[in-house]
Amino acid sequence: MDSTVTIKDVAALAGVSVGTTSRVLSGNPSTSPAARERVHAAVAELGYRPDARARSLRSARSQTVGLLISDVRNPFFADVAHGAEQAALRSSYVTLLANANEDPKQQDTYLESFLTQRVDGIIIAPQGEESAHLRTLATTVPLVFVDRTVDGFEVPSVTSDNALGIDQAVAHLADRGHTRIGYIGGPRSISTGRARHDAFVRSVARHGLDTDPGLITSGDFRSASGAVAAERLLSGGQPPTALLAADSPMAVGALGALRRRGLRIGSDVDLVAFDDIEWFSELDPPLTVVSHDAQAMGSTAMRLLLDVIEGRTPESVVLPTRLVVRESSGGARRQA
Amino acid sequence: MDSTVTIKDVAALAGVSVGTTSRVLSGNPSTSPAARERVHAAVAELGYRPDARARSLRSARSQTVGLLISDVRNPFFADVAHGAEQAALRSSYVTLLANANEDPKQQDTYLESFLTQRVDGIIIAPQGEESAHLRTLATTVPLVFVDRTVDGFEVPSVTSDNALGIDQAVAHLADRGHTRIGYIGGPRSISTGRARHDAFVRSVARHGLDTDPGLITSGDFRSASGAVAAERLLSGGQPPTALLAADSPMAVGALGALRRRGLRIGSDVDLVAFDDIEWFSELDPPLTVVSHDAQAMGSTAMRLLLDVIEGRTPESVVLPTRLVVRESSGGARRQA
DNA sequence: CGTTTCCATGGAATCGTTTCCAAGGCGACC
DNA sequence: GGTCGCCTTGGAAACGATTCCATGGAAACG
Repeated sequence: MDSTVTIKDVAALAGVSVGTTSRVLSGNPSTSPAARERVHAAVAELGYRPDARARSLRSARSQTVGLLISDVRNPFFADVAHGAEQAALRSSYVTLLANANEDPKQQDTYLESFLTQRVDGIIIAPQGEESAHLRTLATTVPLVFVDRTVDGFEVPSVTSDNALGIDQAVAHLADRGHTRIGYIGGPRSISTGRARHDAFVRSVARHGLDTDPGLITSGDFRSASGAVAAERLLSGGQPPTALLAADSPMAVGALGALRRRGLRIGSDVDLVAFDDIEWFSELDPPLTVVSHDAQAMGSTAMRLLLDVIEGRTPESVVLPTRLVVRESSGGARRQA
Repeated sequence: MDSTVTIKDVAALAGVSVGTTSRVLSGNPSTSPAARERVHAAVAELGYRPDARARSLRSARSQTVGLLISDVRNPFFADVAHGAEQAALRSSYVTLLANANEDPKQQDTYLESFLTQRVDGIIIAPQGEESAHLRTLATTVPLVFVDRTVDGFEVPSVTSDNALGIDQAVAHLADRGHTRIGYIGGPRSISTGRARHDAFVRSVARHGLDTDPGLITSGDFRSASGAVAAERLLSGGQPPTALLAADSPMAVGALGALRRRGLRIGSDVDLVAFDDIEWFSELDPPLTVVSHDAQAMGSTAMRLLLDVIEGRTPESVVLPTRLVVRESSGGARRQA
């Protein structure tokens, strides 16, 4: 019932034309105080709510942005989404949140849907390598990458300083006397997977640690793959004395694998994760992490996107990382 | 560039009228094979994408539903959202996800925004008590409650069997010989907070356990409040030997509090949580939980909503819970 | 007092679709 | 062979807003 009230009904009740009503509602200065008053009274009485579809159809602005993330259930991306959404709200934009579910096909489905909804812009944490779809997208609508990038795109992005973060973790483990660090990386098809891997290789060499390629494994950024990778690293002839996981779900997987082997974390084996998650400090032992501010990443991405929408050409942003040492690499080491 | 292609351009290129083009695209059977072929060719050549706003403006169907949850960063709700979204996708609806952030004011902001977007329906995990806003909402647009309900609303809902779940947990702890169980509940302003509290009181009495009101505390469904509540329970003169938390973030908070007190979980004190979270089994010790299927809750809610949208009047659904015993209440108890 | 300027207003066009209506063409049936 | 009916089509109205354009009246200026 309520929702069938249109601007015509408001105009009729207020005794003015539709044009005048629209001007009053959009804050156009060419309106008399009398008209303003009567229109506002009519709006209140009828419970009128403008139709965003009609409005944006005519005005070519939908006040809507799309946010496409890899996996809502990954706490890191949930935080990113939260930050982006709050920033959008402050600029009175509505966020359409879509969940690619780490599946390039769903990613395309949602991008398609964003486009038919005529969003004013899109923030995306891209899946996999460059797709033709993404390519046409970039020329069609304002676009910003968040957390991940795709090579060859002139698109503003917000990322973490992966090289710094990995180096902080490696330096810390080297300080604790480790020479053989096992690395659990992400897929090479994702930019963060590549960046962190390359940083690890460089950092290990720089600190003069063991560069044995057998110390490097990779998973798919999900929990189960972390367990498999940890298992493989530890069952080698000369197992590492510390593990560095490239994201938090894989770190959790590795944690389980270590425990199942009966190893004590923080003394038998050190464990460090990239990504901080609220409850990591409640684990037993609390996990040492490379922390980066997911929420800030989201809000920054939204700021860049709004800049692009308004015609500016913002610079990409690289956010700093910070090492937070906890007990998983903070206790006394038990020497073999 | 791409996005300025309209149905007129397609019609012109295909050499047919706009009406015919529209009929072909919407699968109207009154079209000749020749017309179909030419229209589809033109669509492909121009990269045409229909404008969802114009379409829904005319057809009064937006193929869009709103999903308003309490907190995206709570893994339980992230799973609910995931389930709902996937179900919507299967019926080719788009989900607008909004995050009330456990704040009734933001809830209203988003509801307002859903309404101006003319969504076809809304799924909501309501905050706080009945608001006038919610009341008018229910008469305006198809509505479904998920996880939580509000008294006095004739609205279909999907909830967990809170009474069953709490009873499973209490029975399990009673079996293990506990007589004093500390309860960490949620706010009374939220239906799940009330239902679980009442179930706890009844269940404790039924099993002949200690009904000391000092054993009952409550938080706000967030982590920090769980720690505070656990602290208070344990610092009493006659502390409980087991703790039951009404949701997972509070359980995590309680876990931290127990550990800071130097208590061993599963032997000194048992801990059980309502809500299962993937990584609960990776904690040390793995947490005993009352498990309910958040994803099913989301997809069921979406099914109910689509039913309502299509004019049916579906029954509310109560999903079963299941006790999963792990080491936090599975080992040998250390008798005081 | 006449003319110009400005402000508020109403009416109409417009955005990109869907859908209704009228009509043309063609086969089929009597 | 004529009429009926079906199938397909084009044209136009409609959805609910914004915005352009023209107009009327009041204020200001000479």
